[in-house]
Amino acid sequence: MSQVRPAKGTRDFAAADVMRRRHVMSVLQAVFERYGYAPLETPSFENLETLMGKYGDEGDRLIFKILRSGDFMKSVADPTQPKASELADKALRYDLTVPFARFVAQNAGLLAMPFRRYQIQPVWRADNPQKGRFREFYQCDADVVGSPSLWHEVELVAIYQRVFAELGLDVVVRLNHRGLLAGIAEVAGLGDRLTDFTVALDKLDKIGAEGVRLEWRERGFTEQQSAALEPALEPMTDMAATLCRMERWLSSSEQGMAALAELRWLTERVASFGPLALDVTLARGLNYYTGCIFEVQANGVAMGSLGGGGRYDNLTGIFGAPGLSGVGISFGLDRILLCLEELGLLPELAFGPQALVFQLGDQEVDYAFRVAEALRAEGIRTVLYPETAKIKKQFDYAERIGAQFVVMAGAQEERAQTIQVKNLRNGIQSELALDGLGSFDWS
RNA sequence: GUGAUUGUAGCUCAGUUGGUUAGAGCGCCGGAUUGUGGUUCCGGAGGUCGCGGGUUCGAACCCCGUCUUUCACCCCA
Repeated sequence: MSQVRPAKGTRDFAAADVMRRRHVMSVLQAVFERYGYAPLETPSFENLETLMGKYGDEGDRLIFKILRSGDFMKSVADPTQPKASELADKALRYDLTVPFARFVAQNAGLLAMPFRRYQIQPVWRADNPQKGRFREFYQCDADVVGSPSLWHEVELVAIYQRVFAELGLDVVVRLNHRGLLAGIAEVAGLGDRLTDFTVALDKLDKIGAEGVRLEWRERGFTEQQSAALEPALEPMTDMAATLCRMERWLSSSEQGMAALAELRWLTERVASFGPLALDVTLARGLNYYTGCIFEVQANGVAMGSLGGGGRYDNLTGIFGAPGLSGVGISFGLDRILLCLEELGLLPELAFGPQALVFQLGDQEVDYAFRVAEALRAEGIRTVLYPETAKIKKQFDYAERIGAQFVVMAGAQEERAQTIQVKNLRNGIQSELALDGLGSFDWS
C-alpha cells in the first residue's frame, strides 16, 4: 500500500464530496446574503501575536504555528529552551472571529457601522482528531459589529433556525448569557473564579450533577460555595419558570439581573422561530464573549455542537478600536455534513459529464470531435473518448464517469450530418440532426 | 497534551501454538469479441505485511519506538 496520504486530521474531497459541501455552503451563503451580510475573506495565516491569548491557554496550545523563514534559531535566546514566539512569528487562522476583529479594527474608519459580514473559510487547530473533529475544517460565520442592539441577537437566532430548517436538520438552539454566569458567581461568593465554576458546570449533561459537584470540589470550591451553586444544577425544562427562578436567586446581583432582562427580552422574540432552550450550564470556552451566548445541538445524532456564537463587547479593542460591540454566530460545515450524512439527508448531486462521445476510428474522430464541441456549445457537459478503444470499454467508461448518454458519431452519421444518442438509463437510442442537438432532452 | 485502538494486493478482508514460496472475493489488464456494453469463459499483472529497531535457527504473528486510523479525555465547529 502506498504510504502517501493527507496529513493527520485533513481530508481530500472527491467530486461527490465537493458537490455536497457546495450544496450546504450555498444554503448558508444564500441565507447570509438574504440578511444583508457582505462577504469577507482573510488570509490563511496571521501574525502570531494577533492570535495568541485570544482563545485561552488551551486555545494557544492548539494554534498551528509557522516556523520563521530562514534561520529560525537566530531569534532564540536560549537554544536549550526555545520559546514558541521566538521560533514562530506567524500562525494559521484558528477561527474567523479574531481575524474579522483585526480587519474591523484596521478599517474602522472606512466601514459603515453597524458593519455586518459573513465569511466561509477553513480554519486549523492542532488538536487530536476524533469524531466530528478535524485539524482543518470550515467555519461559516456571520457577525455584526458597531451596535449593542439586541435585535442582532434576534436576527442571528433566526438565521440559525432558517438555515437548519432549510437543510432539514432537527436542532435546538441553546441560549445563555455570560452576565448570568457572572451573577451566579457573584451571589455564590466565588470571587474571580468564574472560569473554574463554568468549565465544570458546562459538563452537566455529560457527567451529571454529582460529577459537577465533584469537579467543583477538585477545583477548590468550599462546601459553602458549592452549596450556594446548587440552583444552577436544577433542571431547566420550562424557560419561563427558569427565568423566574433565576430572577429570585440573583436579585442581589446587578449584572445577573441585567443579563436576565436581556434573556427575557430575547426569548420572547425568538421562541417562535424554532426549538430553543435556555440553558444556564452553557458556558462556551472562548473567553472573549461578554453577553448572550449560543450553541446549536443536533437531535438524534451523537455529535458536538454544530455551531456557536455570542456577543463580545470589546474584541476590537485589543486591536486598537475600542467601543465597538460585536455579536456573531458560527456554523461548523464539516459537522453539519456529517450529521446530514448520518441521517441520510444529503441529496445525490450530479457531477461530471452528461455525455460521452465514442471514438469509432481514426478516420471518424474529426467528426466526433466536432460533435463534442457542438454539444458543449449547447451547454451539455461532454467528453470525447480519447482513443479508438473497444466499444465495451467505452461503454464501461461512460458508466464509470456517470455519463447518462453515449453519442456515436462516425462515418455513417457524418454522411447524414446526424448523431446517435443512447440513454444508458433506459437503453433508448435516438438519431438527432447535427443542427438540432439543443432541442433534445439531455436530462 | 493524555489514554485506548487500527494498519496485510487498487478496495473489503483471511492468514492456525512463530515454521518453506503470504491467500480469497471484488476490481484492474489482455483474449474469445474493432459500430451497440453490462452475462459467460480463458489467461495475466499486482504485496518493502505502515515504518525503524529488537528477540529468535526462523517474525505478517512476540517486544520496544515511531507514523497513521478510529474512539474517548482536555478542549472545541
